[in-house]
Amino acid sequence: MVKLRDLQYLDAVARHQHFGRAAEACFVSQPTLSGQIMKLEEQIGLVLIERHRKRVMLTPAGEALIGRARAVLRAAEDFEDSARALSAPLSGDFHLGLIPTVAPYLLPHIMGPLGRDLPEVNFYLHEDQTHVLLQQLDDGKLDVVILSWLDSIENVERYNLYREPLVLAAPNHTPLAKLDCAALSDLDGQLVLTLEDGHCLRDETLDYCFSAGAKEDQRFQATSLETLRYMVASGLGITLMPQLAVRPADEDQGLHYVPFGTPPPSREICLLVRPNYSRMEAVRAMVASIRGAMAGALSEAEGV
Amino acid sequence: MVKLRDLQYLDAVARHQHFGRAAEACFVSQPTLSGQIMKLEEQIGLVLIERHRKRVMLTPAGEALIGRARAVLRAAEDFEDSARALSAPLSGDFHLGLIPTVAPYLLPHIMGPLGRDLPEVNFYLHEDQTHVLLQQLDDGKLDVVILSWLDSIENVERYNLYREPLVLAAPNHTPLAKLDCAALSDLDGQLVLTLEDGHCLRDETLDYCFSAGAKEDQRFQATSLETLRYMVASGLGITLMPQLAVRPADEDQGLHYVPFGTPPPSREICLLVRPNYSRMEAVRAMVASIRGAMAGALSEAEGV
DNA sequence: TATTTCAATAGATAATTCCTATGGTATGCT
DNA sequence: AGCATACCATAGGAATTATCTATTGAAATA
Repeated sequence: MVKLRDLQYLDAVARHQHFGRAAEACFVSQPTLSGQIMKLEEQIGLVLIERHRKRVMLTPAGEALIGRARAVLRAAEDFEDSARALSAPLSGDFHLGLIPTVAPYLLPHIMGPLGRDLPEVNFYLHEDQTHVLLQQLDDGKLDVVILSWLDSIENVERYNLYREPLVLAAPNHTPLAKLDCAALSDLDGQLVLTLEDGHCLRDETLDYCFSAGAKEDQRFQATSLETLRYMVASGLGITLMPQLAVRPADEDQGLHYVPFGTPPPSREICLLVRPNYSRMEAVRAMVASIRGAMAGALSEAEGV
Repeated sequence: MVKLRDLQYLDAVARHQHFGRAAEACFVSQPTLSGQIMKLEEQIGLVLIERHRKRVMLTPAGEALIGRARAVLRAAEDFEDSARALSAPLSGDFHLGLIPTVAPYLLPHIMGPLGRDLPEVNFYLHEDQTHVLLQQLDDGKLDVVILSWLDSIENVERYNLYREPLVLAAPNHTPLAKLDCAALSDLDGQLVLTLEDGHCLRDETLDYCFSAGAKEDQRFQATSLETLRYMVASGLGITLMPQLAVRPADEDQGLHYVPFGTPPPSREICLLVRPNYSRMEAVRAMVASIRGAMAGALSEAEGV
């Protein structure tokens, strides 16, 4: 039977397209890796790697097998993760992915409680857009993802963390900024500024505003909520802000936030893991910790 | 990282609940297996096996991990199968499962062509009921399953082989046996004999006959189509026979077969494999071979 | 108490993996 | 051309690991 070691070597060569660097990545010498790869090729009776001077690459047979080789490695890691989770459920490394419109506003609230409730866990934070995070979750590069729920997401286990209202952000001098409480009809005819394509908040914002008869200003698209704030403050148009991103201090910068009447537009922020993920005990602890932290944080924010 | 060898040993111990027999099954000595298991336990920091005098069994941690260990082994086998399939697509061992109401009537038609079209393949034949076959397919014990399609089956790749009409089987002396061509209405009030519970043909037969107003004779249930034939021949009632099981010679035994008018009741015999099964080239060759064989066989049978 | 059963231990052997040093062959530069 | 470079393959020996046989030890059984 093939050895896991061999499959790791194969994976490394496929990844680096270079025997020397692959060997380095595996912490073995180049001849060792070369030899084992050759032995593997001999064992299964197939040449897996095309050796060229300038770079090595997989043969068609290699391409056909690399996915299955990685599946074996994934399964083995899964076994080891499970074992670790059993012997020390609330410890180890966690790679946590968050979308850009959540990360900077949520993390300050939860990193403290998470560090307190799961002191033996090391959190590695990754920020990217929804589709990238979901891919990485599926690939096993991420353990946990926090994002705004979309009905199109499938094949994940979902834990709702909190429902976050969206708030109207308008330039100070406009009539909208004078409202105590905004309604859908107030948006009719307004020019909406949003994030660039790929952000789920963009879609959520446009969905709501279009339904009110607002139009998008397609000349400007922000790359982050922070730049979007400046664009609104400079009087170019309005936008919707997630509750947690509301900063009362922006008032001085020419930006006013107006909550919507009930029911406000909102998004469901949730935590996702792969089905059958091996470290559910730690995940449940994370969910509990975050929910606890956010129960306080959101009601405070609403009070402002 | 854990070694596949260790996981094989663990699997063997879990399976045999006995170190000595597990070692034998792995073709190693008992101390070797004991030692490796202990090393594995030490490596992952968990006791996996409860050593009792009378029998050994898994600890809760072992129970939690054995499934993932087997998943790793399955993935590794999958890799090796794929490799074999690439180097010699149409060779190797195939474990083929068939339901009892198909196997004895289909195999005579297809074993010849299969042996001719895939001369390098060794076929191992397994006969069992649908739910057992599907479980074994999923477990990797079977490579290919041939059965009568049910809409409730999922998570498989399906290839229709042929649609097999069901034929009315009635005792010679009854008025039904005089018909050239049966209709649904002819079954009204008849007493139907069927196979015992668990056979899909039982459900298909009862579905059709009940819709015609027939009733089941629950006093007798046959364990095979052959015993069912005798029960009908002895005049206890009628039944539906798959076309391929029809034997004109039974006429002498007091059994008459009457085809139904169009559209006749029928079942779809299909071949199933796991999604992403590694040896699809051989499977496609099998499907082509069987379809070729059955195209002839069924039209002949209908002519009778 | 004697016997049986079965996993663990000890010590030796075999197999394997790995390392360093070196070789061979394209590629690229002058 | 000719030299230098990059890089994978080969060789031979060292270290690690898996495995074996023989034996021990501890519980269950008679």
